[in-house]
Amino acid sequence: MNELLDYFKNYIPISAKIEDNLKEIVIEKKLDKGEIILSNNSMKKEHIFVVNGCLRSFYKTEAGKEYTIQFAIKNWWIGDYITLYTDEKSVVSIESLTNSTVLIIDKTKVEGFYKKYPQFEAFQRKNFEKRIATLQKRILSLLTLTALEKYNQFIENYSVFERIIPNYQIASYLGITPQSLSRARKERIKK
Amino acid sequence: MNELLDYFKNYIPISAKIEDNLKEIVIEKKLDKGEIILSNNSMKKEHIFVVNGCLRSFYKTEAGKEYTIQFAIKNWWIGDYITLYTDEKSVVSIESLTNSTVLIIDKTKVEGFYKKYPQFEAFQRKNFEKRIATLQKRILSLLTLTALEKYNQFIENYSVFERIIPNYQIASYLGITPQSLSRARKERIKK
DNA sequence: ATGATTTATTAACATAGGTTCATTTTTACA
DNA sequence: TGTAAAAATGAACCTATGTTAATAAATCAT
Repeated sequence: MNELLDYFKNYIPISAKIEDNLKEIVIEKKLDKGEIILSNNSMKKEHIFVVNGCLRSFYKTEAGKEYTIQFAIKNWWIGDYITLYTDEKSVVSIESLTNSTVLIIDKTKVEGFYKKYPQFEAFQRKNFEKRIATLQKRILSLLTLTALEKYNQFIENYSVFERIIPNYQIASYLGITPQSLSRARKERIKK
Repeated sequence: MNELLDYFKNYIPISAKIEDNLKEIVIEKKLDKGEIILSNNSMKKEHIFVVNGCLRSFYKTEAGKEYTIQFAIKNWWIGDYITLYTDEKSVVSIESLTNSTVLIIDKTKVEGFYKKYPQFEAFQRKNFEKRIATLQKRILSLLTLTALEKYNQFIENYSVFERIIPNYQIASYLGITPQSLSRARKERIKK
């Protein structure tokens, strides 16, 4: 819980009242490695803040192929943004890649919070701007880059993840097979 | 200009004062078919509202290949969300696909507007939520779908565009070649 | 430490979609 | 309305990445 407060305090003043209010709407949860915290077909609308550990959101096709949408570590948010922000039911699952601790806040509670503390609207609007830019960049990468280029870019942008996340999961984020990632890694080493 | 007011009035009350203020910060511009309104390498940060006509934002590789990021018609917004929301310089251009009329608002003016009229923060926050869901869906499509599936989905989601936009531009949005789109279209007809 | 399980690599082959180039169809405009 | 330009299609060939299967390396649990 204090991790979330510290996180907010980096960006926005948190009064004692806000603090209390936050404590009322946040639920802490410990997750085991491999535990699914949100499964597809649910209508659960919640924001997840990572206190420690590492999680991923992913989409699984009928055929069983998995595509990672996002990874999240300490101080990151993760969620199913399609369920959260549309009326469509979830196609996404979220699992914990390690033992981890997360804070969960229900969407309606967050909305109440915006109403009560308008400064959070501005804060969130700015967050969303960054997220939109990030998503836009990923779309461009998916459109334009080869497997090798995608991997190089991933390493450059997300070096934090390189040691934590197994390569086959990175491959599933880049939209390539582990074998193809292996080829890319071999190419890289050459230089 | 009235188009923008009408657009806002669908979502949010617009007082005479807001109306006047909006008029001060908005610039109307007529564009010829083919005209570039924003070119890459610029640092111009502006939001574009389409009054009529059709525009597209796109990325052009060194090799000259073009990838369409977004199309926009009447009552849609378009912009370079990477330049707008990061400190990075633009890699994106925006061109008018038809003769068109647009309204341009500078980013700093928009930010002033949020400050002055906090109800726009909430409005924009909700817009951004929808945009995030849309971008997320596109990422999933790019990751998981074949050329044919992408085209089918495009037709389903954006039938408005089907008649307005030439196929080779649709291909550049889907990340495939016109030839490949042609193959997909042939497949479709079979059924 | 050691065997079991998971992850990564390698190789051989298959294929969707790219490339090149030619042809047809559509659109624009004089 | 006819002609030039732009867009769409088609065919032949090529290549990056997928697929399958085997092996090697790393990690985990007892």
